[in-house]
Amino acid sequence: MALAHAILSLLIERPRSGYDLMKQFDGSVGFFWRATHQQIYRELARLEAEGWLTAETISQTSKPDKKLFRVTELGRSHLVAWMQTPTEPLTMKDDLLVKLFAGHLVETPVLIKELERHRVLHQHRLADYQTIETQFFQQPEHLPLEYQCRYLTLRRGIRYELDWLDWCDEAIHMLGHPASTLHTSGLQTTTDRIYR
Amino acid sequence: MALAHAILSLLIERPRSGYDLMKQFDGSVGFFWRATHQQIYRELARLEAEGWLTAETISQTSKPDKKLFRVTELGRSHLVAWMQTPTEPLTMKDDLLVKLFAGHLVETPVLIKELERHRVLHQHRLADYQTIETQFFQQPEHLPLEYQCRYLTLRRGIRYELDWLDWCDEAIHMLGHPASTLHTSGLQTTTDRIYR
DNA sequence: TCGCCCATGTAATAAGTTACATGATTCG
DNA sequence: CGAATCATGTAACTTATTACATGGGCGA
Repeated sequence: MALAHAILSLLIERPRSGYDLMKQFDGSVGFFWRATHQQIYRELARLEAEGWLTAETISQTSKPDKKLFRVTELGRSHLVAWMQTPTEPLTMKDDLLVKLFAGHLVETPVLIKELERHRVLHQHRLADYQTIETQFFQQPEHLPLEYQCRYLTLRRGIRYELDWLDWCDEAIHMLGHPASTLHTSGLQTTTDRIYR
Repeated sequence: MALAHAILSLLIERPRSGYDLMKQFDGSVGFFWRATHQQIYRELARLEAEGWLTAETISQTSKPDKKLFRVTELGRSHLVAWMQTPTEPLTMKDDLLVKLFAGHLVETPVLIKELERHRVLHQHRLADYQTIETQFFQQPEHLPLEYQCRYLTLRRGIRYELDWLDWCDEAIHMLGHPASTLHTSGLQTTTDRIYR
């Protein structure tokens, strides 16, 4: 239940409403965790019921009421305990690679077009992250630990997008320059079955 | 339902049993899709019921019987149709980055130890993928399209692991060399609230 | 006035995880 | 003799997605 922990780590920073959390997941922490508002409200209700959070209703003029959530001592200790136990890297799932895997079933331009579309998406995300980097983290070595940690998560996002961009270029280039038919025979049998 | 499509693309290559599929997801295609055997058997039953697959029971001596699955024309056309529609990049989720985000709540060595553990995991995966690369793909430009596509998925895996390794090094280095307290004041207020 | 922002939820379905369950063969 | 491989599944539970639902304020 790592969504719970992602929520806790945002709420420990500052009390927020479900709506605030939603925007965070959709924005600045979106490169390492995502959640829809439905998930968030359900999880908040659960965490409150378990006593990991407390809620306070705030009346607002010219805006709907909102519920501000705070992490309790119990919630905090659960988060810290989780942080001290090892966890495994995520099992990744990527539609685009599934499509490529069976890529010979469609026309090559279809693949290239989709690769280019993804390239643009990654480019936009990268630009967003780099804006944050230059705005808030000019001298990351001189920041206190708390912000160095934040910076490192941002760095992960930046690297991730850069890496996708490079790979998209590599793929578009390879598919755009059809194979010469020189050496197709010998290798065909060696890769005839899938490698293990 | 992209698990269905991942299964279809493996079965189009060659008829396989649920057990075969399980090994593939656990091995060579594991860097872009994963599934447990329970998921696979359930999905196979569903796809068979929908007429996207046909099953043939194979009796074996000194081994349990197995069911070989083949993709039907209907299944193939569904896969191709899916491949021609755009899909979005995965919404990533990473425990390690959640831990880092709230990293100031635990002792720095706890973070470094976990980073080093992940570093080793990524290093092993990278080694596996690179073995495949040198064994099967010495001259990828000269392969027919089908194997170029496979190669590109492998390249994605290699890049991904390399990128993680580099980032782990960056993070371990930063956390291992505590901040000098020179410029902590001014920046603290600018990053006081989370960036958007 | 049309659509977006704020703000919260329920309900149904799909997908993924964990636990339980069996049983022969083969290799060290 | 014990562990791993081959081979298949069911059941219960947790997570995630999609659709449905409401309603005022505010700016173009």
